[in-house]
Amino acid sequence: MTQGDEATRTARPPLGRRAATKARTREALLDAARRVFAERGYGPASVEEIARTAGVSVGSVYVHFASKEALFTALVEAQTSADVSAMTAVVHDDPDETFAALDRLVGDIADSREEALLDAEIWLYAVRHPEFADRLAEHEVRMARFANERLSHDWDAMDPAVRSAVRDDEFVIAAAAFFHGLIRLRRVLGEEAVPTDLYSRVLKLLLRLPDRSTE
Amino acid sequence: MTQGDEATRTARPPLGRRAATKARTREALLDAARRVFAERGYGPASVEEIARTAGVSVGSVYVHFASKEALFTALVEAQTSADVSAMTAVVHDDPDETFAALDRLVGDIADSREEALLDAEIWLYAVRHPEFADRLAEHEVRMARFANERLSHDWDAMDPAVRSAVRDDEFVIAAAAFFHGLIRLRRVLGEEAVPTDLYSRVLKLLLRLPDRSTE
DNA sequence: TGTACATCAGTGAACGCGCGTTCACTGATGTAC
DNA sequence: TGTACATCAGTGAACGCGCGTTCACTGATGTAC
Repeated sequence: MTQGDEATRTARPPLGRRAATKARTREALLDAARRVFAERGYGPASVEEIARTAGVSVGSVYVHFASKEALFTALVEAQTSADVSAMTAVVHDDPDETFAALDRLVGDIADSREEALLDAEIWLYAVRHPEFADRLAEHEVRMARFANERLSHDWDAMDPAVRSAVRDDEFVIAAAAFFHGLIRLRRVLGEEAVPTDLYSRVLKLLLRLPDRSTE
Repeated sequence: MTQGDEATRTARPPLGRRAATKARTREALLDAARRVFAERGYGPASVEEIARTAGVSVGSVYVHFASKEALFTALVEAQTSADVSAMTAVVHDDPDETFAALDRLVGDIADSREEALLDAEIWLYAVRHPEFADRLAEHEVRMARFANERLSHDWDAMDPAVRSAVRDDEFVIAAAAFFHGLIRLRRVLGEEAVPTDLYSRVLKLLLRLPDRSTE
């Protein structure tokens, strides 16, 4: 509608009204699926509720996705690429800024019901569907490798006591595990008991880096 | 049957055959519920499958539990008291033995589909049912407090660099988070990528304790 | 010990209900001339 | 630009199915005398 009808009178239309509204509906469905799958869980989530939330009819869901399961896996696809974006956005030149951004990420995910629930729902689905687990594993490995590349710069200069206890790739695993675990605990115990900056404080302590965040 | 019928002819029977078989059926149902809820998830798990797995009829489930939900919460009750037992069994006088036992616990839970899945399922249920979340929070706090009591002995003698970065109760939270996170990652990435002794190695590194486990 | 009655754990068919999926249909958009 | 036809995103009633729960019933166990 507002996408400049006049300017597109040349050649073939940039998308066509039909394709554009179709794409919009697809996004609305994925958005609704994110909310409903998170709130209800994969099994109890109903296609009818997803359609209603998206403002379309049930039949429309099946125009875009072959089945409820295909909708879920498409959502996971979208979610994992959003994870990658969030990850790359965290990295700064200044390590202190990176740590602060990581703390914020812990808080953002833990404090968003939707994100935290969907995270767990995806993990459960993967463990229950081995063919799907490989895709999640690949994603985790890709994230870990990305973090590892950022780390390797400084790893050689790291305190020998640290390097003799854990390898750099093991450190990345540990950091990822701590990340997920903190989110999990924060949702149960609350904001006061599990402060988000505990993440960077523990990592810095582990790496024997000075904590300059409170100065 | 083999519980000594002759010996119990005095006074009132120690349980009575009826009460004894009833208790046995209840246990069988909880056991079946553990398996089915873990494998399917709370929503998709069917009462019919739980009854079949336990070797009884559907109607029998409702003799013991008011509803599917009541069966689930009774299972969680049983599971959390099992957690407490596992926790207390981990503690040894020798810290190295305690660390080794913790590593084994990480491996046991992560490598048992049932335990790992049920763990996540309980967390999800708690986040989705706030009135239930309080009970899980209490349980986590109790576990943390127990760990904290064990730790406080040595905390005063801890490296000042450690004590200035995290309080003892925060350390317990971090250790618990790392525990849950490692289990989660190990199920996705596999045994080789996430060795169980990474848990104790990181904790020792964090506490600046010497690693004597490989000597 | 033996008999008559009471209790109650366990049964399974039946119920009402909500689910995922299908499909004949509609009408706005796209295309050909 | 205008008209006739084709396409296809979106609709919603209808389907078959499996679910949680109920309830009249059974028979072994418990109790009273």
